[in-house]
Amino acid sequence: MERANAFMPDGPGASSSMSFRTQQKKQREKTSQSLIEAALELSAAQGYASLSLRSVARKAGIAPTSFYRHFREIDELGLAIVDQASNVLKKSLKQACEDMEKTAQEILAKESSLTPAGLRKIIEPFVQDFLACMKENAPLLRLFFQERTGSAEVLRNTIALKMERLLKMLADTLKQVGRAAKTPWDERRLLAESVLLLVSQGGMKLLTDPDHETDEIVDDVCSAVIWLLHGAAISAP
Amino acid sequence: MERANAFMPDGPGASSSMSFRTQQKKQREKTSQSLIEAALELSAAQGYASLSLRSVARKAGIAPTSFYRHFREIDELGLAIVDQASNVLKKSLKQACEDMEKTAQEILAKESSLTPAGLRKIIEPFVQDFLACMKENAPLLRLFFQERTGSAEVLRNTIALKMERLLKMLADTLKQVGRAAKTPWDERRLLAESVLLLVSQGGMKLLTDPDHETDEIVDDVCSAVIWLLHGAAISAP
DNA sequence: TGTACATCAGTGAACGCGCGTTCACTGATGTAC
DNA sequence: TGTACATCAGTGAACGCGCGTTCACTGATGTAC
Repeated sequence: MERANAFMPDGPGASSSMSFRTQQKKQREKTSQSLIEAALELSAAQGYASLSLRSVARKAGIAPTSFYRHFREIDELGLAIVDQASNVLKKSLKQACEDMEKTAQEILAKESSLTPAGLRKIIEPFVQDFLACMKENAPLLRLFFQERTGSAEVLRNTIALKMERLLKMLADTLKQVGRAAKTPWDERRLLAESVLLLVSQGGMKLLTDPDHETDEIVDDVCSAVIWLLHGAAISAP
Repeated sequence: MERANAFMPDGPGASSSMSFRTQQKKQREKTSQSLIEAALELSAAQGYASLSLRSVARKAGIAPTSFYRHFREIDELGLAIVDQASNVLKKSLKQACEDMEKTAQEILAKESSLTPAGLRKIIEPFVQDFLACMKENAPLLRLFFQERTGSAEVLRNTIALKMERLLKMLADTLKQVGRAAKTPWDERRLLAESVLLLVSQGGMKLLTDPDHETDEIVDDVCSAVIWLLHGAAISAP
């Protein structure tokens, strides 16, 4: 391992176009990110709980002691990962929700209510997008959903908080889909929670089991979510 | 820590009523079980992944080297725990399934089909029994459901296998509940998987979050499961 | 009856290793005077 | 212009610790001759 020289400009002119402090800040961020990526690689293989400061630093190519320039301890790195994961999820879910609302309005303009077939037109893209997002960000989201019930309390709490925000977004969208509009808030929330549980579980199966076809999982999750939404719509008071 | 003397009879006459080999076997099993219990205590607090052979042996009151008289390595102990967990689950689920089938037949003798209210009469005891079982065997079942997607591959595979057996049982019962009888096997299986996911997630919430009321969780899980079954029954071909 | 050997759960000493953390250091740069 | 000091990401040596594993051992009992 050659000694890192963080302050050599990347190319000619780099140092002249940026103040040293700016360059230094950028380098710091770059190293932080490489620590995060190292942690993700390792936790994908051995699990978050068996991460060690030294193994992460080693994989990131810095000295163990340098770790402290970026994070106070391993769990602070964990929190940074959870943060990134929730941002990715939030962005993806927001887009999916907007799409769902648009499709729902289009269908409801033509028909008076949503048939299961109509529901499928709304739900299938949602499930596909969600699973695609999980596949694209596999280690990130695997950690997020895995540690939701993991042993590190700090992570658990933060993940619960982030999930709550996502849940609210999804619940607001479900208001517009099917007859859920009539249901009280608590019920919409529960519905959103169940939906999120089903799709995230499908995603985890996708990331963990290599012998399952993606299309198969999409179909299964779609079916289950549609059953749920349909059943809830009909049971509404 | 006093030195263990495993071969002293527990009380007067114990040695005379049992052959030495039998006594030795019993003692061996007792120590194995105390290793299991130690592992459960520790993993409830710090998670399975951070168990160590030495910490488990220490908690069980034996020398680290004695661990090898019972298990080849930590994961073999993990497998023993998974085995116990799946036995407990199987027993509880079997009873719950029988109860559900009985109730379903009683209702169907009076009415031609299952209303949501009828479904609730069937499902609520099931959910209550399942959650009660999780509460009674908290560390055991928490480990089981947690490590279902954990980082130890051996455990993951074994848990998946055990779950498959439970799933089949539940799927066979769902055949008798609602119109699921008409649905093909794959769909019944998916339904069972979703139901199990919902109740086990409810159970995990019960064991992890101390600020949730049991009744509240029972209600929520019941609602979600009923939506799902109702929706599936109606969507059946 | 004794004697030699087998079985088997449990033991303590010892090993080498990776861990988290501390410490005083480097060296490139900025800044105040 | 020089000089003294500040900032800050990264460093290597060193620490004490818990870990998994090996080894030869114990001591109660069974068994074959």
